[in-house]
Amino acid sequence: MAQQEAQQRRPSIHDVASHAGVSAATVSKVLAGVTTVKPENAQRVLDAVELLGYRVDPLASDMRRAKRRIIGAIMPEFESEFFGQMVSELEGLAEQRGYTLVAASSRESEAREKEILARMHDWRVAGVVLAPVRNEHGPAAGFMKANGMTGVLIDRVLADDAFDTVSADSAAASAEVARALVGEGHRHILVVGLGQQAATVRARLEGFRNTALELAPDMRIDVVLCESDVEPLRTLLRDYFSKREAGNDRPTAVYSLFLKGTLVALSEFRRRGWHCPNDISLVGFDDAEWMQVTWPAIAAVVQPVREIASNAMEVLFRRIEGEGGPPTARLEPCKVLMRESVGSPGSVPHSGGGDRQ
Amino acid sequence: MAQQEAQQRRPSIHDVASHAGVSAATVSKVLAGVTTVKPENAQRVLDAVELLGYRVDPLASDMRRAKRRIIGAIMPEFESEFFGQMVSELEGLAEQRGYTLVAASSRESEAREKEILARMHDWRVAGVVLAPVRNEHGPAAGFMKANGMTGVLIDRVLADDAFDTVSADSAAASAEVARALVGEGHRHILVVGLGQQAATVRARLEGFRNTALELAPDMRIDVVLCESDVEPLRTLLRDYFSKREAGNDRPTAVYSLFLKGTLVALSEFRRRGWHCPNDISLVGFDDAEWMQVTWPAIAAVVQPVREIASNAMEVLFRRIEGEGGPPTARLEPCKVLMRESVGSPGSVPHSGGGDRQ
DNA sequence: CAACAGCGAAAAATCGATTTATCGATTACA
DNA sequence: TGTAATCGATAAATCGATTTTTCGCTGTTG
Repeated sequence: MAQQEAQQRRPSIHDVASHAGVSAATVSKVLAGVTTVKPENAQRVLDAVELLGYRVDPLASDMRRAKRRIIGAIMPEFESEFFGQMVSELEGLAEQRGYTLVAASSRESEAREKEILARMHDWRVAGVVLAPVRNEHGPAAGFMKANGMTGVLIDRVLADDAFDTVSADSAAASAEVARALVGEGHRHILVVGLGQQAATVRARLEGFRNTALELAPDMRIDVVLCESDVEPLRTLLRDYFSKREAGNDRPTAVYSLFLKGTLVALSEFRRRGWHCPNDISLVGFDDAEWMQVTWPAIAAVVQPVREIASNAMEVLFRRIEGEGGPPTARLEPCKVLMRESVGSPGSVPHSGGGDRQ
Repeated sequence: MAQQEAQQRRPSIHDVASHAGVSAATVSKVLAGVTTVKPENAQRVLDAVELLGYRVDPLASDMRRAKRRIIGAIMPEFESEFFGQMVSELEGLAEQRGYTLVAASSRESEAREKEILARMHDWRVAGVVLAPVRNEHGPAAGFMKANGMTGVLIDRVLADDAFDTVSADSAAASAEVARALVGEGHRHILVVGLGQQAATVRARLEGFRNTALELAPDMRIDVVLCESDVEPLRTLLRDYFSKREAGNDRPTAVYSLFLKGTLVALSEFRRRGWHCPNDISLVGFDDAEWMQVTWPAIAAVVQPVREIASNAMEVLFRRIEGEGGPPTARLEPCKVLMRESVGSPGSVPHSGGGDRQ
């Protein structure tokens, strides 16, 4: 008996108008803060709004404008801490500006990425924050350009000739990792990467290689790149270590260029009974909460999620408001956390190849 | 010079109509699949749609209906694998039905939860999937009821008198954990929980306690509940173990009722130099990818994310379509993965209290 | 042959706001 | 005093669809 109000229609601007004894246009103006309204009428409108519990319908409100107050966000996935935090940040920033964020996951598929983008275009979103599956030259960016959409690219990009980009400074972070590993005395390092994500991962690899070879010309760098998914990488790594172990020339450290690679490497170490950092050192690009809790804590490159998100939104809204000029390419500095998984090679004798299982 | 088409307005239904030489109403009918249109005209409409690349504006399309084809999703956070997967699943399911999912994070705040809900009400969403911060009796659910909103509650709920609920069967899973630990010979177990999330966590605790005591009446169960956040828990755990260690009566196993508790427990073990399962066994509620990669792999209760998501959407859409009847309360079975962090107590002598740091 | 039923499509109303054009009343100025 | 400018507010157009109503035409029937 207490829900008599539950089913009834929500009040519209006309209901407020008639309650206040003015026209709908006047109500709209009061709510928009236009000052050419007689104070007395303004007060009556405000009272009616209060009385009826009126709230503007954002959908109807957005009808008339070409760009609606909606921001689209497209991420390759939602399951990881990185993109989870990213969406969370973006949502907050959009909300602060009175915008609604619609987030969708491309599930690492470029085809889906484009479909989602088309749907966001249908919604006439004011702008899009796109974390491309591969890099800035994907079909989605082309679609955005062809349709005159406003957007900013983040994460797996370096620079684009049509859109602003914001990403972590992968090269600089990798250089710092190189300095640290060289400093510990490592001269044979395996780098694990995912080939598909071209731009960024290449920067991570080159940043590492350049600095490592500069500091230690005798450095030996092996690279295991996995083109497509993670599962093949597991096999690649297994084979890689099996071969080296026989020849007794396996690396003393592993630098993984992406989170799942770190997991796979760790898993392979465990299978072989190797412990960090005694048997091998490990550094991973991308931090995760669990890394400081494992035995040992895993050293990691921390991406500045908050900075990337806020700069992306900043530049996006400037474009939405019509700012011109050539596209910008921001690189945000990462932090490198050298945890216990990194030590000097051979500081403790290898625990011996603990076979499989 | 290739972007001449970029800036021009998108075609509306009237553009299609004039191109096809029919009225807008006819276009609408053809697109809606109404059969009372002359085949010839239908074809001309379809041709015009193709030619102009016309796509329905979902915002304008939704204007007329009371319930818009939008589903709201409110999660306590986006950063964890669980809620990340959940959002991903929900988004896919909504899309399948031609709905758009708008997701927002309440950031573990009931006040924010209600604000978001009010904003979703402003959007006239057709339905809401709400994972409440605390439980089904929060202010958000009250708001939904008072405003006649359609919704389904998930995760931290057991049953509600106004809304359908879908959640993991915490009690059954805890019972299974109890059986396993008792089976391994544990007779002194610490349960770590978060008090605030009343309903579910209580079910997890009771499910565990009942079964454990039933199977082993001499079982000793300690409980460390943390009311608010995670950080205090760290201190509580430290004090707990310090006290027991002195008296030499510390538990042989820990069962954490939520993910962050597992992390904190693990971290505390590490601080003390304890290893699982030799020094202490560990099982956590909620699985994570990293748990099968650590040394040792952490035993965990896996929540059926996919099932919860699809059942939640299923029941939500039934309500949206007007189905009546009393609210339902579904419990989806969990899977318990007993990994290496669980063993028999005292199977290997304790490695001695490795002090702090 | 007038009245009627049926069909297909156009015209008009609607959703809930914003924005532009219009209007009446008052004030200012020549 | 007559015309113009100003002010505040209302009516009407608009956004892009859907849905209801109306309408014209054809064919049937009494």
